[in-house]
Amino acid sequence: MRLNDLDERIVHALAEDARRSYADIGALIGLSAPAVKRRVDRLRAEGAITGFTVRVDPAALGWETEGFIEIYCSRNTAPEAIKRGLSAYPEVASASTVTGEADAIVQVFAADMRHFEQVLERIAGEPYIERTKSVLVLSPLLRRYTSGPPA
Amino acid sequence: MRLNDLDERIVHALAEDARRSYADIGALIGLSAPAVKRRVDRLRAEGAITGFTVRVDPAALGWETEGFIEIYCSRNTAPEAIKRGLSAYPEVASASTVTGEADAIVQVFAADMRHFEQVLERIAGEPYIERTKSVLVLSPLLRRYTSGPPA
DNA sequence: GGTGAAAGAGTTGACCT
DNA sequence: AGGTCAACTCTTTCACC
Repeated sequence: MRLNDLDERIVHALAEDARRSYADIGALIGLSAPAVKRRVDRLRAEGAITGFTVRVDPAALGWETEGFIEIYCSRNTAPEAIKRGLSAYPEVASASTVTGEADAIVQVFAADMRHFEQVLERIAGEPYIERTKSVLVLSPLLRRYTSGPPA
Repeated sequence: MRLNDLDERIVHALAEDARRSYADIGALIGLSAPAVKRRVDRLRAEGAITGFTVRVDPAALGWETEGFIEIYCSRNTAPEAIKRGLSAYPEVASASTVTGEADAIVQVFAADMRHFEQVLERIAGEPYIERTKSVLVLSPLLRRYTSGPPA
């Protein structure tokens, strides 16, 4: 399925502010409010838009420390096992299996360094994980879309 | 600043579906609609909630290829310069400066491998970038909150 | 933090271009 | 496929308790 220019501009407008009214979006891109709604409904039905979510400031929520953990698994570890294992940690914001030396990259938010270290140790202790390598985020420069299911 | 339990539950409810009405959220957590609104307003004023955004399915939008690019900058490159440089690429979903060998980690969505390669080459060609190292995402396992400014 | 009413926005359907 | 209109519903918002 291919989106046309209007669809992309609607998604972009919603990415900036998902609470914009259809009339507002219509004014931005040159459509009427009902036309915008019809397209948004179609995008949701097709699965291009999977939902609406809130954008939070991790620091304001008390999550001051962010980092990426590369995990190296033992042989024959299924992606599903990694997913199940990591889902248990509320500190894990995202995780993906990747090419290269590491098996997966995990994004973690923790309250502070102590907390981050604890999470790292607990993750590193998972039975299917052989070793980890982590970097801390110094400053987030840019963040745009959110993707995927709420999981 | 510390959020109490009610605030956390409100943020959680909004993270699942940012279009829930205040009345719905109130029913979930045991408050009236205006009480929920007052808390959400306060959370926004305090900066804990920085906005609302849409959750998209990259594949449905035609962004089938995802990857992380570590960038290694020349000496004395300001984070602001990196941010300005990367903002120009619509393919860049997020970017953060990090500790460790690399200076920043950049998350990129591209239509396909060809496209990803082009983006990688163009980013690697930025004057302040010395070299890059990239990994491709095989499968996204988990994705939760969105954080930070729309930028 | 609750209540209730006024104002605004979203939704829906019919019909037209 | 989009525009317009109108009627309806729901949410938001504000003053007040």
